[in-house]
Amino acid sequence: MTEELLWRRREDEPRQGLSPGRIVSAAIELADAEGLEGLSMRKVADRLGFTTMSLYRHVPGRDQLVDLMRDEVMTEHPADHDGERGWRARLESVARHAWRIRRRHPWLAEIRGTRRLPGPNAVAHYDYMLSTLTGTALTPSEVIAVVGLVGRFVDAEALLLVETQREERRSGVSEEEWWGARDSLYERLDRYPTISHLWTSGGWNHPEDSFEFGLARLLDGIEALINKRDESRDEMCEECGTPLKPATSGRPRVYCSRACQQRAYRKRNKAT
Amino acid sequence: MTEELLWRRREDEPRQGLSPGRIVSAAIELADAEGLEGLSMRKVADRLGFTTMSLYRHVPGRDQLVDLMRDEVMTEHPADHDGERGWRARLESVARHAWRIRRRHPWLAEIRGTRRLPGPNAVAHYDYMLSTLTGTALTPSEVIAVVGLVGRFVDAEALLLVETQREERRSGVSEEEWWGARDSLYERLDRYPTISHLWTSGGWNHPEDSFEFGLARLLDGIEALINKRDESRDEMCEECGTPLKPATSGRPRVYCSRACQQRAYRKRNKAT
DNA sequence: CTTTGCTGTTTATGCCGTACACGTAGTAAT
DNA sequence: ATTACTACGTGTACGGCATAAACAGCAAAG
Repeated sequence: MTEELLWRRREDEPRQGLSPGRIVSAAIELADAEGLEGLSMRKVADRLGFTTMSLYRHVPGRDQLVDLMRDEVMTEHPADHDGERGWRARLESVARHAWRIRRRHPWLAEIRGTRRLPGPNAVAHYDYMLSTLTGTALTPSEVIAVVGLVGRFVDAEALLLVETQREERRSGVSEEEWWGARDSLYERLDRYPTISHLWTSGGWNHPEDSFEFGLARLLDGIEALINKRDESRDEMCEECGTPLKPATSGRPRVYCSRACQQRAYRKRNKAT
Repeated sequence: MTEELLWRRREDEPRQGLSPGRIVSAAIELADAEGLEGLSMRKVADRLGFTTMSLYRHVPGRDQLVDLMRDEVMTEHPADHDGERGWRARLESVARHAWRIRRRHPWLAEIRGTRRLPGPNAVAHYDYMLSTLTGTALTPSEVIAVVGLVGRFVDAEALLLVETQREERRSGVSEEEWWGARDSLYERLDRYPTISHLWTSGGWNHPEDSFEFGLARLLDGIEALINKRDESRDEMCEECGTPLKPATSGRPRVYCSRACQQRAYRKRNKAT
């Protein structure tokens, strides 16, 4: 039932009264301001001037409303295929795009559960992220793993950010002030040698930008894998994947044996 | 008030009746079984055979109970300083240790908020993680950033795991079955070229182990940074940090100028 | 004119955390 | 022995949450 809502066109907005679109918009505004925890059916209904239960005529329930919100917010597409500047630039650019969306709508990172069904825009984003790694020597499952890793990284950083911000706003006390006021911790600091050493050498004075730092490390790590795959790319048999003794001279070998060459030939013919 | 509870010794367990220790134990059992969402003061009290409100005589509230639970679970210390096998082996080993704890107590990764005050064991863990990177050429703020990054990575992976497991247990349907039954998605797959390409090439048949894959990439990325720092280590002035022309012969220079050498000398004397 | 379907409302159920007032027992001070 | 004080457990109550079920108004269709 939510599936239809997710995939259907948005033309049919009635002139007045409630509609899925209006409910989703109000809910997004609310979640932007108060977070996903602060999003309740009552508040959404109040904001629209209707009773709580009226929402259920248009949206199956709270969870599905969140699904709709997520897809709505993903409308902004990533910058169209930034040329061919290489996988690293492309992957970095989609990661930054995801980061930008999450800064505008912090509750995105708060959505929990692995079985929420994605809407067209969410799938498009996923597809685009995967596409940044085509052309690299990564295996399909590695491409998927990389994209999952980067996605979870962005969510984790967004979660960290939204929580510090929310707590600062709610209490009016900045993060540094709050931790500075936890005297009891500092009194016992001598029991923790590394922390106190880093403390005295000013490690907390100018902290790294958490997102930038993590993204750089992550991309470096992915690059290391891709380089490794690239090196051994021509040393693998294209058919069975086993290592391959390179030809000592002339045209480099592609198959490890006559048998594999033949298997590949048959497969090529079957495909057409 | 919770601070005292967190840091005080655990000797004073009364023979009968309630106590913080018993409440925390019951709460941990409950959260292990039902997750952090399923943890409620009522259920903890029922499990112990008391009324809900009786808990509040020993524990300030739900949030603080969770703080106590976290520290209790962190009692298991990481394997004592596994020799000196290099930072990479040490960091990997603490990451795996954190991962092991989170597999036993998945709700650890569900704890939200940046201002929860850590107990002695949590601080000890943090200190130990930081200590794995001493001796590397990383700056203090980089050490802190690396540890934060790895910590958030472990939490993100644990969160993913606990959610899939919980949803499988609750519905009795495995993750693959569930996604397999979302036909409507597969019908529209042709709109998404990369996904369908990866699908047909079997990228989802044998997925990578998410934790292992991510940890390897992360460590590679960190290694890249450390190598870079190592290279330029001797090319920095120890006092002011600016690049340093290496001596053409003989003992390598440490300071960029006579002024910096003198500043460092005075600082050394003041310290003692 | 009645039936049907869409929309919004009302009422009620069962969770949750926790504030507050109360009882009851043990202990120390008068 | 009486008093006062403290620690501990209980019962009731409030406001918040999601949502099930019955109901009311209105339009188009039969």
